[in-house]
Amino acid sequence: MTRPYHHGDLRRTLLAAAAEAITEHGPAALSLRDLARRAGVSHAAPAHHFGDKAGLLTALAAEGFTLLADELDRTRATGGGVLDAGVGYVRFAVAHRAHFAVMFQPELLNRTDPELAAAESRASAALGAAVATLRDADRRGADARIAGLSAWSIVHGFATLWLSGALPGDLGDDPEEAARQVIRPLFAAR
Amino acid sequence: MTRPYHHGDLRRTLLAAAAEAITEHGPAALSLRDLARRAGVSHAAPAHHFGDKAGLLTALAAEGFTLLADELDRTRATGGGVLDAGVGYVRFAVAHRAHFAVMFQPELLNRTDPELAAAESRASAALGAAVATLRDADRRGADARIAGLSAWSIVHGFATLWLSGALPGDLGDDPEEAARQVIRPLFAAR
DNA sequence: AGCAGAACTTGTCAGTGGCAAGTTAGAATG
DNA sequence: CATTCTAACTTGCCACTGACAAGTTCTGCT
Repeated sequence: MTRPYHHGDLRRTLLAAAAEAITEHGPAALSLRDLARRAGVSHAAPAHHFGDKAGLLTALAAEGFTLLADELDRTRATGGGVLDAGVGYVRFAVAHRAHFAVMFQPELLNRTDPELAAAESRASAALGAAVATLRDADRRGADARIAGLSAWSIVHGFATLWLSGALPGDLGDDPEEAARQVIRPLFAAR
Repeated sequence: MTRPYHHGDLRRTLLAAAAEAITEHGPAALSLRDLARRAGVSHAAPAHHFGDKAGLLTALAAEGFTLLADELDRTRATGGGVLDAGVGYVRFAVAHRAHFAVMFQPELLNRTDPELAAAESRASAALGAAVATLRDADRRGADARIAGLSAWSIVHGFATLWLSGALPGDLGDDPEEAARQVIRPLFAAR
């Protein structure tokens, strides 16, 4: 018995294969035909599920925003503060670097996709909730909106730099621990 | 008289065209053949100057690091502090978004290129000098190395998010002003 | 003057994304 | 159970791309 005509779970399989390929060689090197080969289907099969390459990457990005929201909700559910949320952001980026690599590159995505927009706003809400924690803990009158953007920036920047390998090697090889140290100065009252 | 056989300034022309194309459509959509057409040369001409696509992007990244170092040196020369250096970082990213888009994507580059390494370390030194300013102003015992990474992270994160269009629209349309507000909390003694 | 090498061209190949048209399987409906 | 409808997939094709090989034209140096 060879492969059945219907794969049965092609969409998920392709997304997983894409994540793996991107993790190894970056989004630019991604080939739909290569994914199809890995999944054992014809070269045109991916188009059926995703329309085109941007469609596949958009689905991956949406999945990424959902995973990020999950991560942030989880740290909040376990009573973590902003600092923990920040570390969670970095943990997500490192654990799902393929998703992360695609989420903030609008040129690669279908910006109008409703699923992407939904996932994005879910993640945004989770981020907002984490920032609300900050506002409670530190009432010294700083604009909450700005404070949230500061937190997002430092965490996003650290994750990006870590993944790009630009950070100095003496930081060690534990991204979460390093992130905690680098992020802390933003929140520590001095 | 038609075009001379020798273009005369092809290398620079190609880099400029590449920057323009990337600014408009991102690095993924870049085509060497399209650049060649825009420059009025044959499709194989770019390979002569850059070897391959990664070579061209590497040259662009190196140019970017040099421009960044210039920018940072400039703010330092005019007596700016860390905050100004941070704003300068953002100014560079926005003014040269194509360079910036390529500089931190190792998969697209020849990591072994000596010119790239040289430009990178020049920028790194300029960044270090800016951070040294911070250490003088704020001697409350924070690890200088960590403080530098915090500053780099927040600035890099802001620039990345701004360029990706992920930041909320109510921040206004002046990236430097917005950056100053978002970065300030890291440095302001509270 | 002549020559070495740099700058560029022409030709070609395998690989890619996207489209159109066909085929198969499975699910719903009678 | 037979029919039909549609989603899931295939085959075939085209224009385009990056890379390489081999040839041509120009420039600078001796």
